Amino acid sequence: MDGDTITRPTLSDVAARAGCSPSTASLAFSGTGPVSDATREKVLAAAKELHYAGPDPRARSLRRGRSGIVGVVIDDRVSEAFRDPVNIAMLDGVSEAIGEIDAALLLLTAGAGSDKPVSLETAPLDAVVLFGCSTTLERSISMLTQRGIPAVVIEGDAGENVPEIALDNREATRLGAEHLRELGHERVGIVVLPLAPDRARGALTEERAASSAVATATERLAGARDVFPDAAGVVASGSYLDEGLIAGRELLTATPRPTAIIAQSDLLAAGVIRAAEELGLRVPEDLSVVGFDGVRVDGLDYDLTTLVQPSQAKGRAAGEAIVRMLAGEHPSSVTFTSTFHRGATTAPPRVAD
Amino acid sequence: MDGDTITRPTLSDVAARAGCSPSTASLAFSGTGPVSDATREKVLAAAKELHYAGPDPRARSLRRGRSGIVGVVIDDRVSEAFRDPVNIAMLDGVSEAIGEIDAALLLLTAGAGSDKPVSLETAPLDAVVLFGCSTTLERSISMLTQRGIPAVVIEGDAGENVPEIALDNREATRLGAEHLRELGHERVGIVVLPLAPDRARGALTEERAASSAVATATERLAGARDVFPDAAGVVASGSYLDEGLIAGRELLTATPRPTAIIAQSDLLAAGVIRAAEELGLRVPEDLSVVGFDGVRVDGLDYDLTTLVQPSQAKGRAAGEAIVRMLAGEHPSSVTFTSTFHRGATTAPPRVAD
DNA sequence: TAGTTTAGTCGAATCGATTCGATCGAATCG
DNA sequence: CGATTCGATCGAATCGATTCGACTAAACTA
Repeated sequence: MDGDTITRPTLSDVAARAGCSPSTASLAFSGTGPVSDATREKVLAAAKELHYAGPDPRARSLRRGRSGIVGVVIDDRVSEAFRDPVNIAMLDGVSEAIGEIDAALLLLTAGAGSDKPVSLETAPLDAVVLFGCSTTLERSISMLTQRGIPAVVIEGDAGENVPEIALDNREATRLGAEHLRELGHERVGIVVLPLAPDRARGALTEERAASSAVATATERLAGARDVFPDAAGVVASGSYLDEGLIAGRELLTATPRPTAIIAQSDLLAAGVIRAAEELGLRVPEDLSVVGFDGVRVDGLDYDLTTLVQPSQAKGRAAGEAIVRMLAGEHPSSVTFTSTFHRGATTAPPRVAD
Repeated sequence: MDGDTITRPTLSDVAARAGCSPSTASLAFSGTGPVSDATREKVLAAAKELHYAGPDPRARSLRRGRSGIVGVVIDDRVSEAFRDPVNIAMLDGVSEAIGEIDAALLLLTAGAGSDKPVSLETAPLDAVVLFGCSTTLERSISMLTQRGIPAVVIEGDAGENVPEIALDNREATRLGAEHLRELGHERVGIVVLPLAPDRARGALTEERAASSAVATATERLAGARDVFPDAAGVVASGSYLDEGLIAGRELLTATPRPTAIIAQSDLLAAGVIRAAEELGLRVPEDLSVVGFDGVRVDGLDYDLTTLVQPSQAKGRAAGEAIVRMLAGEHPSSVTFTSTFHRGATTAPPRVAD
């Protein structure tokens, strides 16, 4: 009404109108320091009249040295990363933990395509959570430490001073594999998560296994190989049901056919089961399937035998580590353990095959 | 090595070491303005020696008036909002569009719990996308306009100058309903998306329908009622398969049983189909089901008859609107249209029922 | 050769708030 | 009553970069 100027009012404007100095106005707004009730009200009234919406976050964050923003780096595009409930749960955990210091999450993609995650350099970040980003990880971390921005890595090879939120991938998978061996299985197939950022699909060769850049997949593979050293494997191009279907078809049409399949995620396992159904195989009578993650796969009728990992807790732990780092502490790495869930998708192999 | 001081180097430090003024150093870094190659190299060398990682985003954004951050407001917690692929697709669209101006996404939750979305006030945002946030919407928008931060609303009642990305919810649902009527259906049930931020589950009463705060649900409901004015309805507490299952059970155990169900989302539809299977009903012979969204529901064996909406495009459009607003333009609202997909979950009702 | 352009550099103001130390009046205390 | 606190307020420095106008020297035009 009273002359909308193009420029927004500043705290000084408010102070001028309230008849006090900017410093006092600042104190009145932030609640820090002693300010008389009369003055505070005058300032607030002036602010209302001028349609002043509170201090500019940019200026405030420059002065305070904090922006209240925590970055989350994923190396897919958004739609890919969030197809897996595990990632969503982790993100949720992070969000919850850092919400306690009123921070918000900045979603950053460090796609294989873009050479540098431009935003990592240019965003006003207080801290960063790296979601097991394979290749770009090293570069990202060195940049962050140079900037003095604390970082936490979830399942990835972190550097010296970077706390890591880890999972007992190898031991857990071994547990699942041993379960299969105890049931009597000998011919086992493995559906492997992507081993390289290019997400190439295809049979698992020694060469590919050796040059893997993704810790999670490698560790789970090692766990399976601990029990079944020469199990055949197929690498999927992502943790999706469709990929499990493709991989399952491939493994199940080989001769001799495996009697059990270890999938590195529940979504992959669900796909494998679908493939088995397609081929007229019954689960678990004709084929045992073990998954990983312990997520509810919508639409899967089976109670999946799997390794339940605490995804949300992992995210939460990452968030809490960040909160503590911002408070000046030096949290140490944490390793979470998965628990074996004996579902209805594993059984002894058929005697006469 | 050479004395790690606690404070990070600033551009002035670099300039001092390079033997030039801060202004020149700034030019050398940003690439703006004429700088001799010799000077540029000196500056870059000095930066490297001092482990200077580039200008501080906080200071830069204060001066430039831009932070490169676009907020996305969802009114659930992260894990809820991203269970529906539609939301993920939209987010992906936004992310893609604003990626072109090298902006990143800040995830903000305006949960029903927190009185004020604290981050909306305190985050350095250039613009905001509001994901059809029911109640908090008005307050959020007024706060943003006061701040001078441009906003775009996806499926929600935006204010005067706020562009809206809309969908033909009513017309599309009517199309689906008419399809059912043409097949001969008369007793139709509706599974309704949450009508209020409290996400209360239960039978659809006129009262609840009238006091709805969520545009999408209301519009789709109206479309169904255009064709079947007195169809029974059940309100779900979210767009999840489980909720569809619960709602489906309720609708399908009523007498007389409906011969068709219109679900307001594909996930709900999948749940309804599951409920039908539980009750020994065949789809589409005993029950026709129409969904909405056109997402692939993992694990659903049916080719769902549904209304396919361009989720990703909607997000993209929102992102593009933001880009244009940041460029000083005034993009107008856009309404997207859904296309009817005749799948295999609808058929004429059984003659003798 | 005088006059004009131009590339390169610099100084200083600016973005908008926060914060430390100083100040001043009033109230308290010995 | 003089000295000491304490509460309220203000001034000025600061956060770290960007940017505009000014200035210098070299190159070019007539």
